[in-house]
Amino acid sequence: MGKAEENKKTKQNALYSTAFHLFTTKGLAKTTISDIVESAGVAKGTFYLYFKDKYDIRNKLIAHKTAELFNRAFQALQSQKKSMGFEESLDFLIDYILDLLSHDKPLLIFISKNLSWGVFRGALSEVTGEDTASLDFEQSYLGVLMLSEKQYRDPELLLFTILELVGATCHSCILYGQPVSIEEYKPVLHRSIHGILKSFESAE
Amino acid sequence: MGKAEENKKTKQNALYSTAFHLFTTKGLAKTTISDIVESAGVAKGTFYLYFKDKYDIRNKLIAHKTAELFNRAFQALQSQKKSMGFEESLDFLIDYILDLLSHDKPLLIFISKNLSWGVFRGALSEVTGEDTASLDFEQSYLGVLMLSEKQYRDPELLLFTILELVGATCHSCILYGQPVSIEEYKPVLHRSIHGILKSFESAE
Amino acid sequence: MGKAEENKKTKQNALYSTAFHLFTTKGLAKTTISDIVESAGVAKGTFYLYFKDKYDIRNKLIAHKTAELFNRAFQALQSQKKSMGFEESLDFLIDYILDLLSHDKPLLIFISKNLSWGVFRGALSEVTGEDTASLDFEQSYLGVLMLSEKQYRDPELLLFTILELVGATCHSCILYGQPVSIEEYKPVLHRSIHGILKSFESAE
Amino acid sequence: MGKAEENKKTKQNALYSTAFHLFTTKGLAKTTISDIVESAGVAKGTFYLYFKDKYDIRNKLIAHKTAELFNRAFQALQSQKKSMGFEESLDFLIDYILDLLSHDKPLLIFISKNLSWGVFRGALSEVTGEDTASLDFEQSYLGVLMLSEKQYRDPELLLFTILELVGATCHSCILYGQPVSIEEYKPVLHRSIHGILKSFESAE
DNA sequence: GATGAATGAGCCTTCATTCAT
DNA sequence: GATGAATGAAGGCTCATTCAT
Repeated sequence: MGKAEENKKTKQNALYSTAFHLFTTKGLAKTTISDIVESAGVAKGTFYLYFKDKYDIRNKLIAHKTAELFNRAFQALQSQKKSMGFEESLDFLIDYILDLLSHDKPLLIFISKNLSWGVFRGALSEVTGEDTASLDFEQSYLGVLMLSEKQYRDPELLLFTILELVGATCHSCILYGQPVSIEEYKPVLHRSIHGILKSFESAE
Repeated sequence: MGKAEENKKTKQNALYSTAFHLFTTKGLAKTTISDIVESAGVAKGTFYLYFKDKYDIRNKLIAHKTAELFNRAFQALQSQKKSMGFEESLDFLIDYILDLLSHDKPLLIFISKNLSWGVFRGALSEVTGEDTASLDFEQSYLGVLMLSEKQYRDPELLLFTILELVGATCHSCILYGQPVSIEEYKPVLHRSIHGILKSFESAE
Repeated sequence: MGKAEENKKTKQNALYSTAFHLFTTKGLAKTTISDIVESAGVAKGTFYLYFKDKYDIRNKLIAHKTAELFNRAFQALQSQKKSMGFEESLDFLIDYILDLLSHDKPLLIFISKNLSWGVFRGALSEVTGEDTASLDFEQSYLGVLMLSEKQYRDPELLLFTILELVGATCHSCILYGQPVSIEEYKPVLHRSIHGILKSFESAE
Repeated sequence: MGKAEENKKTKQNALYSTAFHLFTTKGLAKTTISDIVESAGVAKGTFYLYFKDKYDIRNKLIAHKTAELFNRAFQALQSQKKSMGFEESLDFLIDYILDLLSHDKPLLIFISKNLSWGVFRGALSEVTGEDTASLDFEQSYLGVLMLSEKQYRDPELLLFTILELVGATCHSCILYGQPVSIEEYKPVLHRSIHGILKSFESAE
């Protein structure tokens, strides 16, 4: 990589990280492009060299951050020594993600405000497309699912139901401690998820 | 009510309804106060007679619309002829609300984008405070809960868990039909909720 | 007229006259809206209360200034004591306009850079429409034409030919003194026009 | 010419032709240097190797295009078999140029928006200076003039008067069809010019 | 209370120009 | 000579807010 090329990446990364910081601190609406470039230490015009507008850089950040989060969780699962069954693996993943998010509230705010099932799928595949080394989330999920001795109907709806429940409740508990803290809520959440799993079990 | 008093209410209501229409049509960020007053047919200064700014009128609208929604559901439940048990009542309420929302997507967008457990509680109590005729949601919920023969732990967490699940999933299914339509998802949702309920049952 | 109404007209006129001054001094391209409002002593937003952009105010100025110029010439003609025939009237009008323009080069630049037969007709009718007291140029021209004992073919093309010739040549002579001064060129121009008139005479 | 030299000329010509295309398509004001270099397929910095700015390349284009137009007309006149008198030659030249321009409206717009007697003389001499092969317009004109049996006063003013009339009227007729099409106007124009010629005839 | 003209801070965006490679 | 990333001044425009009427 030439010197110019390197410098280019540096500026881009500076924009990414300051934009993320500002979005999570002041919020998207109150963050201006002037803010971003000033913090990043580049000229205003430079921003427009790489991004169309504020929303463009936000979308690219969402895709990146979300994929990163899930990949870290799966990698942690795989590096576990002891072998776990399906429900145990699921609990592990959820706890792992909840822990990461509860220690990184800005990330939680940023992701959850902008995440829906649609962009979630889009985000992951987009990033996967760009970065071939990235983990295939779909495959990982199905891999974990097959650990189970039980059969489940509609695996996609099961995933959807769990993800939305986890996303919505943890948002409230972590950020606002409402109605209880995430630590208090965790056991309730796990029990709830097991209840949901049971409702998805198909008669053998 | 004097004529002046009446005129005052008229202007205020015009502002409320046009603001709601514009927020749900163009979005909060792209709606300006100029837009609102122009559509409402009042002068710019008049807006500031009743509201502090754009966010003030939005918050008041959320409170109003949310309370209205739940009250309509409970009233519908009460006007049911046949007597229903707890789980049946819950299913009824959820279906009723989902039906209302799936026929009023703007309302769904508006409410769900701005709703959290915190503002939900706040919203209801605030409106209750202003409008004494409004139904006490907490009481209604506990009333329904007592219909059950079973005992449940942590009734508040149970409500929270169910509300968040319903809110998050219906948002995705109704608005984007992702991953399936709301009609396809409904039975799954009910089964999931029953699974959750089971996980909250306390041994007697 | 209320105080507010009066103030409003004052601001608008300040914008018109400073815009005209700047357009004729620095040129349209190099005049910014900031320049205009600064010179006019009003806030930037005020400009946008009355005009869409730079080109809007320019178009309105052209219409106004052009109509004014022709009306002044015709009024001068009408206030002449001695009765004049057609060719004499035409010479009078042309000399009158040329004199006005040669003493007001900014106006000449402004009008001639932006004038074409199309906008000329449009400009006049537009202004006439707004200001019913304004003189009807078409009628005036035909009135003058009828003074003549001779018959002319295609009166509109005759007018067009003369106007374009006068416009183009006086532009060059007055502004650049090229190839000769307007005073030197005037007799040549009149002779040329009489030559053109002859070419339009219809038999009998 | 060396390979480097050739490459240099290639780039310059690419800049010329894309600039002309863009100026005539989008207009001078809306054409940016970025547009030009992008279409020309050269780097931004390269532009500044050959031209000072946008106006520099425009001026050079005007000179080039105008000289080319007149030279083509005179060459066409010279290659005519039959010998023509002065007025006939003049009619031929005018018709030839009008035909070229009415089939190349972009060129007409470009030239007429930027042409005046001053730059006309300048343009021709400048190009003549650079390109010794170019025809001497002044000589050509006088050559044609001498064909005439009649004597004319002020040959330069005669040329000026005719050129301005033709330029101004054809601009309106060709581009806007106002007040009539160029085909309808042509006979009127020729008659007018003959009228002008008559007014320039000097008593023998 | 109601009005709406006026404000002006501050945003987004463009683009001519430079200069290290 | 050629490049094109980086610059940052400068322009266009919006819009929440005020205040004299």
